[in-house]
Amino acid sequence: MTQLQRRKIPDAAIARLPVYLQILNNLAAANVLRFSSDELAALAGVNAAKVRKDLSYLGSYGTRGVGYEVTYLTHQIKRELGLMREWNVVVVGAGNLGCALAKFDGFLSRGFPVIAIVDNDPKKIGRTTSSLTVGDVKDLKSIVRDEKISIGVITTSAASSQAAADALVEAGITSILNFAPVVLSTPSSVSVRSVDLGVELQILSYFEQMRLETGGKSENAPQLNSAGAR
Amino acid sequence: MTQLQRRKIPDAAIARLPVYLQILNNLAAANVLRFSSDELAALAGVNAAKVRKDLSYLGSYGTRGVGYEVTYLTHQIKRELGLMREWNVVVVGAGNLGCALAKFDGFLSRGFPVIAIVDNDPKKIGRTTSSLTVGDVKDLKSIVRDEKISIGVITTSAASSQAAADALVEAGITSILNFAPVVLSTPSSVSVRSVDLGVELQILSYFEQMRLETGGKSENAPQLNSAGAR
DNA sequence: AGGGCTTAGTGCATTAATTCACTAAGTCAA
DNA sequence: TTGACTTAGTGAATTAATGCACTAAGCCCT
Repeated sequence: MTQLQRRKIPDAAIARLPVYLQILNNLAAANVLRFSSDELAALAGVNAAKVRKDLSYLGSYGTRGVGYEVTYLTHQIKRELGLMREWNVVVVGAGNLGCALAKFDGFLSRGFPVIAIVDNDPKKIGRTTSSLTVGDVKDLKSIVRDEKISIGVITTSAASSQAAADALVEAGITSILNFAPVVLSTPSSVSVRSVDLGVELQILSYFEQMRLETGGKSENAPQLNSAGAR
Repeated sequence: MTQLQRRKIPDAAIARLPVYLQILNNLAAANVLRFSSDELAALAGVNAAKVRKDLSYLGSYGTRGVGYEVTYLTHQIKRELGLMREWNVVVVGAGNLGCALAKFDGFLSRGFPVIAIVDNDPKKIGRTTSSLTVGDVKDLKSIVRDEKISIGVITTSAASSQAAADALVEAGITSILNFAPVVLSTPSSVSVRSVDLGVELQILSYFEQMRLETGGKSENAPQLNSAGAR
């Protein structure tokens, strides 16, 4: 393999790496030094061969007969995912969800500090929520530039979400996490991941319905989301 | 095909049906009566053949040369997903995210009213948030029974999430939406979907990193999450 | 030093998902 | 009524993902 080019990791594997990483953090906290693919597989709820294959995309970082080192592999996964640094985040939409996410510990603790929050509603602009003052979406461009923001999170209403996306793109953002139940249209150079909480419940509804109809005999497919961004 | 048995719809297709449904709602709101697979494909950002195949799993509800009827197909998708009725929801964990979700319009409007919210922290129990009083997680069983709750949403800390899941299962819940960054262990008869917001950002981070390394030349795979629940 | 044991890495078969490209079935205009 | 046109439905090819089962390496005990 030519050295320079980055390995092409399958989307499905990319989506699992953060899960492995989370588990490695827990192992480290429990002072575990080493683990085998079997152990990680059990903790992640997947097949051991899949763990080995996923990790092999990073390189050959295990030791046969022994396993993988927690700290070393943690480092490698973080490197691959681009987590050796922090990525600043701006939240667009200062409603319930937006404010909750701005305070949300799970962003900061994983290296994604929410640096700014903006809205287009004059009634919300200027309010303060957890040490952040709601800015004007019109100022997005300068905020993104001045605060070196890399990722935009859209928590507006469905109706405003496309405008929010347009504003983010215009401001130079190339990674968007969208919570509005809308398929955004953006240039192909921008990565978009959409989390539609309604969709999640509707999928559960399908299986619940199934269970009622079949009297609970239905088997459950494994839950796995693929990576990839549009 | 024997009539009684429910069609087996691929996970990937199940995950797309709610997206189509959302778009159909928008079309209906715009007084559109009919649409072709090409049109829906464009709106959903997918391939037209995929749309036709996905819809064909529901039955043969289109008309060749014409397309599909918005209201009729809406009905069929809702029937298939089990959305002809409401499913009551309980939120476990009355922190920022839990309270925001309890108020969140996107749940109620899609047929998933949040009927109760519980916590294990005495300081939070008894507080009121948007017409709901925080209950005690110890009372989960009776709450689930009395309020006919079908779905549990976990918004606790990572540390408490497994206990929350156990409590939900113990209370008879068979569908769980988990926001804690933990791989829950539950009986196989329970459907679990996990939404880890940190993971979503970490996936974006990967592509952002990639873009930096390759000078923006990287192509983007389409974002698609499969259904399925564990 | 050697043999048995453990476990990573991987080629290959299998399964799932996607997409192509064709066929069937309808509309509409003349 | 016929022929041109549109579009759903689907068999089959392709691509992606998974998981088995084997091989290669390293450790440890005697």
